[in-house]
Amino acid sequence: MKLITRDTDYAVRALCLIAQRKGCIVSVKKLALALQLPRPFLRKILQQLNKKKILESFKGQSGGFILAKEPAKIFLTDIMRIFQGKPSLNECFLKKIVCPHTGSCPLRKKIVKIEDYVLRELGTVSIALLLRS
Amino acid sequence: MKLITRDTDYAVRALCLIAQRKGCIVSVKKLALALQLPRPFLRKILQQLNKKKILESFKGQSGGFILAKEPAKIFLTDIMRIFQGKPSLNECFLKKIVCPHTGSCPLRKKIVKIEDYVLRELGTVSIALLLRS
DNA sequence: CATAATGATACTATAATTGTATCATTTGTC
DNA sequence: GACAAATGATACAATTATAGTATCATTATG
Ligand code: FES
Ligand code: FES
Repeated sequence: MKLITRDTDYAVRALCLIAQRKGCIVSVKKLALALQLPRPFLRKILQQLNKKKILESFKGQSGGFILAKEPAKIFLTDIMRIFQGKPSLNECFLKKIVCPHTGSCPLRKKIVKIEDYVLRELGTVSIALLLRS
Repeated sequence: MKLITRDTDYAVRALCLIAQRKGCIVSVKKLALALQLPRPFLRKILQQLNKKKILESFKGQSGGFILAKEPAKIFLTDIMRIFQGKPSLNECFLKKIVCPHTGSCPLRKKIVKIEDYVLRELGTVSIALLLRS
């Protein structure tokens, strides 16, 4: 029952560091060193964040990444969506045979309710919030 | 972000069927047939449920399983715990380097809060409840 | 032009999940 | 008592997801 994968984890940690160097371009090399993470893996992650417009990238010598948004506008759910797909907890697991009443099922309602709650709560956690801790 | 694995899924579905045959001993063969699930896999699952005292088993010809508890006392969280370990969402993923303040961190508080909520909600879903749907 | 960075992408390794196979043991039936 | 049909226990195999590596092309800096 893992809510957050390592992709997301690394991404958040990197984003925090980048946010701390306000405006400075930070290279994967420095980040991997500072966070003690595998460099090629981290690189792949940052590239994905770039594609999704969370980071902005600069090529060439002394290139690297900066945030593409304010830290207060980057939320945990954004990152999770990128690396873990859409955060649906589960489809109804009785749908196949036993249960045909998708509309009125208490389990389904519970799952939906739980999902909403989790997303709402995680949606309040931003990079800026994490930095203030 | 999968909350429920297939183990749990199959287990719940089997438990629902067994519950419907109140008191009757049901064999894996019949269950696998009725639910259209792989028989050896389902068997392993039921054996685990037996070990955990959720099912009672009977050997020999015309053997099989019955519930060891009332359907109203078998909860989703019980099943999840068996197949998915203790349902902890995640440890603090900044703990290694950036963040040493495990006590006062908003992320940590959120995660704990979310975890509590999920468990509380799932803890209200019993086999009996599912049957009434 | 050399160097040091990212972009894109293919590949590999490891771990978790999902499922199978087998042999021993128990019990009802002929 | 022999046989069939069930579970107990356990080892093994296959599949999928996660985690991580490698490589080559491209771009910018000095
Ligand atoms: S169990 Fe099927 S809709 Fe709920
Ligand atoms: S980020 Fe570390 S305790 Fe919260």
